[in-house]
Amino acid sequence: MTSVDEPAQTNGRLRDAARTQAEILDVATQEFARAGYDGARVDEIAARTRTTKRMIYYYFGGKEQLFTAVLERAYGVIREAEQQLDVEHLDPVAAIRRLAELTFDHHEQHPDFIRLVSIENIHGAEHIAASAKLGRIGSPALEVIRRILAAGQESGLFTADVDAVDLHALISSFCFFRVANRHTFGVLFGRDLVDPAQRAHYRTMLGDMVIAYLTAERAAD
Amino acid sequence: MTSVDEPAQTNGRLRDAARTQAEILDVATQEFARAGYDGARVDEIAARTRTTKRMIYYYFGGKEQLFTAVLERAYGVIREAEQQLDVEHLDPVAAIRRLAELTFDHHEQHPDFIRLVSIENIHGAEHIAASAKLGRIGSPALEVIRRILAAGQESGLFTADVDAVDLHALISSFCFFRVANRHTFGVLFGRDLVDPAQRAHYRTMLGDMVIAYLTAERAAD
DNA sequence: TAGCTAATGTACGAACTAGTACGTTAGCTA
DNA sequence: TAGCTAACGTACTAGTTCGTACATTAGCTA
Repeated sequence: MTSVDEPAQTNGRLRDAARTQAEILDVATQEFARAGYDGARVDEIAARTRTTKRMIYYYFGGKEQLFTAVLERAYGVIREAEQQLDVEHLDPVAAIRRLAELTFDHHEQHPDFIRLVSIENIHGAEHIAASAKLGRIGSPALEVIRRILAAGQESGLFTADVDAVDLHALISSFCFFRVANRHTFGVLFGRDLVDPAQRAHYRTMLGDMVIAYLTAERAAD
Repeated sequence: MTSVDEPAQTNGRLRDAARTQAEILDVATQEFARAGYDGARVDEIAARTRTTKRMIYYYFGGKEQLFTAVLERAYGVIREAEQQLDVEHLDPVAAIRRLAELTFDHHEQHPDFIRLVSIENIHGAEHIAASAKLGRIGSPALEVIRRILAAGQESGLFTADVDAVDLHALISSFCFFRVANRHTFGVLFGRDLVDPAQRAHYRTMLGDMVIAYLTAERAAD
């Protein structure tokens, strides 16, 4: 982290539109994730930036658009990470397990993103619905799942008729819940789902669950 | 619904502390679930009640305590419903499937509760942590799971060493995710997880997943 | 039925908060 | 290097929002 006291010089320039915007987005991401949309304070975001509130309105237009920009960038980061997925050289069972593990790691490493998604759902997903960048964007992981499932079904390892979107939802559910509901679950059940000592346990549990589901004998519909 | 125009007479009395408090809690539950803690407006809650804002402060003390009271009542309703669980007359496999299905139904039927839990997690579960009624309260469903698991493991139907709290988390994950993230998931993947036409499909999927996990051959740790 | 208190209503204030009007300057370009 | 404009800062406002001081009364009880 760079000190905030010294003049705004990171690139040797005092004025740098790109840097200012990025810095606003960084701080806004933290603030929205911390307090929710309505709990977040524009003044607080500005104060924790090397620029002023004026610039937030200059570059983003308002609180609502700033939140949308934060979501767009957050989803962009996730997309990029998912595009690095490299599991298709493995056999289908190992590939799915690996993909589930990477999804697990990924959720754990981005709690702010999880919080933003929770917050956006409280608001009916109105921001991403209105965003040109985010409407029906899908997920790169989904394509990977689709291909692995096809291979697994082809080879007879997986029982037929498991849909890629459904499997994605199933894997995401556990990863998301563990991080998103960590606090209430911890208070109610006295167990921290994100306890590092339990990490390997839950990671294995997720993989076991997914593989068991995909490879179980299933009665015909 | 009773009309709000007529004088506040539901029990033949104009003044009824219990009724006034219950009405405030009803409306507050809706308002907090709708807009989140910070998005909720005390004036709005008062306006949609047959009483005034003064009464909210008279009975609950403030917005924060009102939210805590809303959570306490919401968790109470859930507890009561879970105490009605009657699945232990079934064999372990059928019992767990039935329990998963009831959990599924239950989440679907209480979207406001799901939203309140999401909101409380955004705020680090500080309200339920401070509540005398809710600290480490657990869940009646957990005891049921514990007993079914024991029976299933005893009879050899279930592979050993699945913890009740973990299984509860696994089942809840999917049920919770489906309702809580309905909006963002719908926009991103073009699929409504709470679409009534898909209900039976997802309900079965959850049961299949849980049973597959519990009955799969598992390598020793 | 007199009197008391829990229950209720009205009106207001202090603090906060998103957003803006207006003025200034860094640094590129001709 | 003169001038122009994107980038930036200051100071303020209008509206909102939680909370409360003060006044009133329903309805129980002695």
